Amino acid sequence: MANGQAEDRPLTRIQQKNRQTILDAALEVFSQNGFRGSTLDQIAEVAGLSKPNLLYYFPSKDAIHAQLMATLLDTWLHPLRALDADGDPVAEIMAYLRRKLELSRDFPRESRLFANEILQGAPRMKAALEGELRTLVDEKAAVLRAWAAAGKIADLPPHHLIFSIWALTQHYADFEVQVRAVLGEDHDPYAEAQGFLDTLFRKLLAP
Amino acid sequence: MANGQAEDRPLTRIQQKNRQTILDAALEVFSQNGFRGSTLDQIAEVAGLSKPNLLYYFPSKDAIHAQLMATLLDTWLHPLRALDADGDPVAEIMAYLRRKLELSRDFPRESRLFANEILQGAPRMKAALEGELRTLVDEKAAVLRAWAAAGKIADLPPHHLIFSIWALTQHYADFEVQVRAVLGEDHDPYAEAQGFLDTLFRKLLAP
DNA sequence: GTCTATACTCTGATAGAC
DNA sequence: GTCTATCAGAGTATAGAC
Repeated sequence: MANGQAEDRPLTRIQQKNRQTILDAALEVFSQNGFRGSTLDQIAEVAGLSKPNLLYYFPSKDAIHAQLMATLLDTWLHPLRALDADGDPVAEIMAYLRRKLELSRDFPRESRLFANEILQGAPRMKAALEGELRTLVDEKAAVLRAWAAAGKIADLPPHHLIFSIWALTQHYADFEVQVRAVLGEDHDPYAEAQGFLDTLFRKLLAP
Repeated sequence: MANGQAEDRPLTRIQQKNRQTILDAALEVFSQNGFRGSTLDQIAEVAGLSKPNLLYYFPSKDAIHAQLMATLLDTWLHPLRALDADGDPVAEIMAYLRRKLELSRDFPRESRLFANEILQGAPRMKAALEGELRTLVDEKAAVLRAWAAAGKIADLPPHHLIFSIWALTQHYADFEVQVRAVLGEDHDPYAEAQGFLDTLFRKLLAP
């Protein structure tokens, strides 16, 4: 083994800090250029480290990206996991919508990293999409279906209802350049989106 | 000048056919990997031509991409241009929605090429977004605002209403891998989306 | 018009001094 | 732990034979 982190010894504080710096720089670069379009030189420059030093902390470009992917899916699914079958139907869905929009606003780079991966055919995440993601969505879709059957919300195809929340919230992060180009300077896209999407889903969900 | 197409002489039929073959292959490759992530080797292989032969028809990788971008924006804006201020408000918006969804279904590669460009910060299209696109959207937003003022449709922020149509329809092309992973084999995403989005916008637009 | 060969640059990764 | 130097391979583009 050429370096410390490949062994089981715990990382020193400086190692942890540098690994975090690298991952943050990699998030910046990968989220804008995709995996193939990004270079170690770019990541090294953003991180303020030399290229060989990057490869002291991670064995390869692939390993850096894999580490980002591993934490990404969890971050991404967390808001949906929190949807509570025992809560008030409309309130639960509206809360999920709000959490997703906040995720777009506060973590746009993560959103774009995810979008890049999916756009490119999800080569490093397909298994997780067909496994973990699908299982979770099916589970929550069943909850939505039960709420509709009980007359608590409108009767809509639950999977597409979930897709619509994803599409509408992630759009503001992934297409941010376009949104800002169209709206100009004097707008607060996320504040406006919150009001608009609130109205949209209240109308949509009304039985 | 090293080759014919840089001069003003009209292209021969074989030249036009080869240029089209190359552009189609480039669309396939660029839409999946982005500009930096794509290579001339990949495009040449998909096109069934040698790499130097590619560069006989186009002066550079950049030129191929630029040609695709030039036609893309027009294709992309066409459905919105067709929104008629003198037509029936709800019918016009629903027709626009349908045209956009058909565009996603029939031209998913174009949708992903566009998404890649925007995700990467629109380095080759920013001017067009702030110019041509913004002008068109502002014009149609005024139409929507007038319809709302006349009580023909619900009073909603027109720009965000347009964004929602973009987000919801393009999602099915750009995130197709995820949609299929979640839905599994026994679904027709676009057929279902058409019904769902139809319901969604009828509810939303009702005054 | 199309191909082979090749020039030159960029990129991921390693060696080895300090 | 971090750096300079460097290698091997991939990538864009060109030269020149046919």
